Amino acid sequence: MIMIFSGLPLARNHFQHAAAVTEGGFQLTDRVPLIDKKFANRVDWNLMRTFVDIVRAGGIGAAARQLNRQQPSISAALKRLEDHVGTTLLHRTATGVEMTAAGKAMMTLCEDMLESARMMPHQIAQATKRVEGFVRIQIVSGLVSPEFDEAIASFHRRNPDIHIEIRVSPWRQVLDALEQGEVEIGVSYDSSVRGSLMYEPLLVERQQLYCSRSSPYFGHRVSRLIELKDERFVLTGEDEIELIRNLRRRNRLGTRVSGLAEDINEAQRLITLGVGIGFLPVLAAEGAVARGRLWPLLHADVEPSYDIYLLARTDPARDTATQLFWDEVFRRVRALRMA
Amino acid sequence: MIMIFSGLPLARNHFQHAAAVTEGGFQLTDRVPLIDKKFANRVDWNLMRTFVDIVRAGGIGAAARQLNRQQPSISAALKRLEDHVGTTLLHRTATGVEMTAAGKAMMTLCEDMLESARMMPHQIAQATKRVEGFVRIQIVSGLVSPEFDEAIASFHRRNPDIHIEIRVSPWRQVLDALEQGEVEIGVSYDSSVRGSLMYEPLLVERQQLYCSRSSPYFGHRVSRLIELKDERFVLTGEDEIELIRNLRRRNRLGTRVSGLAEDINEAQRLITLGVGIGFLPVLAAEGAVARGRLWPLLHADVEPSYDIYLLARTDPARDTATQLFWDEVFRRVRALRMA
DNA sequence: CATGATCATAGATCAAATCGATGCCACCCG
DNA sequence: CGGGTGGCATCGATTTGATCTATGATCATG
Repeated sequence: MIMIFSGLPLARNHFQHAAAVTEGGFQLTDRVPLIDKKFANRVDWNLMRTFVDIVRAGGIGAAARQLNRQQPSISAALKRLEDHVGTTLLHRTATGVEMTAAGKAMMTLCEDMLESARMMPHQIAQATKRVEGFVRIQIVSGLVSPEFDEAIASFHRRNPDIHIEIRVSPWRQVLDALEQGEVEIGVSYDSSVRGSLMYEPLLVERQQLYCSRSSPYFGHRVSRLIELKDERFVLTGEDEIELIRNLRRRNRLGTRVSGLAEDINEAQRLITLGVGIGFLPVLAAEGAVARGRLWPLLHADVEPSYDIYLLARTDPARDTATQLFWDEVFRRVRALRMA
Repeated sequence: MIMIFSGLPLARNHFQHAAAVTEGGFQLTDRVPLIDKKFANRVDWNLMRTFVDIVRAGGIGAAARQLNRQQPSISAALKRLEDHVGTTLLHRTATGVEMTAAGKAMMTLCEDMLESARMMPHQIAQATKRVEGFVRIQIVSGLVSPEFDEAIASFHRRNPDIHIEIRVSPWRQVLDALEQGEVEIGVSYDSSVRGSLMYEPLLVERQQLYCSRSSPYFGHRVSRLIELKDERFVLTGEDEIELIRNLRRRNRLGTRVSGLAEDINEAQRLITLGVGIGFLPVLAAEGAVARGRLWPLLHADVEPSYDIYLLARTDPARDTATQLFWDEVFRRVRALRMA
């Protein structure tokens, strides 16, 4: 056991009960935290990075291979960390390691540290010189997100030399373009979760079934969708998400297709012009509804809703421009979600 | 430059050169960063702790003394860090060091890391065992803060074995008790800034001048305070803050003192009973106003307002109970301020 | 029961941070 | 102005301590 007295130990007598957890030390526990005051000043911070690597790799040996070290090296590192902390962080099993409760707590803090470390080159680049580069963004059409717009504006203000390119496409193509490296950032719906992509929920989009002013339904709510099965429909083709497709199928809507447009704005135009009824995102149609050119047929509480994500490749080595952009949007979205 | 392509235009060639540019990505170089992919994986994270120490100490030599190392050691460490980053972080002057723009960016990130590291022992204690201990809190009277209340409730839920003690006193005594180690946490106004304490703005308190139902002013607004100079006054003695005192003096209020109570609640009782008029925090008086027992004499936009702070000693080695409590309140206040 | 994982331990090795001495520069003051 | 002072950088020697190799223990799996 190692005891370190620094400063004025006795003066704090009164507080000894207040530090009960750490004080437990002197009775011979099996393992004793080396220190607790000034913990952060004495530990080797690199151990925390290693800790994350171990957990992410799922085992000590696995981590060793990824890091091009030998297994005992990592094993020893973990032990050093645990000695400093005074607790077992990972249970060693025959199949790898699993986190203890303490390990989980440690993990989130270590991940915070990693995130800070990862941001350094980018933040410094931003602080030092004007960052140049490209950010290519591919989004689904009809997207309405003031936060995202503001993020772009603010990002451009701070980094006027970064080219921003926005493409619009059906949602599947957004995902494909991302995976194939054609763009760095995506904003889209996704029906599943692709391992190669990072998903950050951006907003919840809702859709509504709209008809034009010329429709006999204008001004009326429809309670049973199936009533509309013989109506002419405007579809969004590839851009239609499963949720809507299933809803349509269940109610036999859209058997008579009178219009088709991949782009939500064009679909909206067709619906407004009375070509047929069709689904649109609520926020996208808002303006037209307010001007009395579209009418929502469903009750608000049955509007199908789904998540729209901010997307990027999981590629840990993103270029600075992309990283800064992601961070800009991320910060705003997170701050918003707090409220 | 911002480019927007609508629809699904242009094929590969456009993006090919875009890719080329991005490859070049991080080339903003008077000095070449050793690596920037995987920056976080290659740097010695301890350098970041050292960096904070240097900045906080105000110089390389100063930091060396604090850390019980030799000056060249620290100097070399800083150089290593700057080499990895690829930029000068600190300008060496004859009087110490000063941060460059990049250094400032680095500093905030490094401080984040330090904060995470500091939290580790406490978070782990919380995760592992039930934390025992004491948190003694001293606050000013008449404080209304749902966030603070919720923080206490939630804190107690998570740490049922920590004793919580709350004392009430005039604001000066809150500060004194803190500095003398009689309590760990304070909530109070302060007219200056004491170096030994940490200040986290908790809320903005406003005060109003109230009269009772029996006052001839009840139901009327007073536009010129001096009209009231002959009114009987209820004072809060030591607990009165400078702002209010000056306001009173300027308008010769309170020359006829008919009541005195250090505690806001008691002062409010006296005012309500018609002993005199007097200043009270708006939120504290809210209930009595709603029940028609008090009447605010001032227009809302001239209500004097001031900050109430969450306070603790700057002591870096707080015990776990205190640290967790501080963190609980801190998180809530910060989250709230985001919105 | 053997095989192939996993992780732990021990002693040797080697890299790198630290040290101590020295030199340079800017500033201050007599 | 010129010597002192306090700041930091540079250099080679030293020592610390993390990593490596080799080996052993334990546990899943076929």
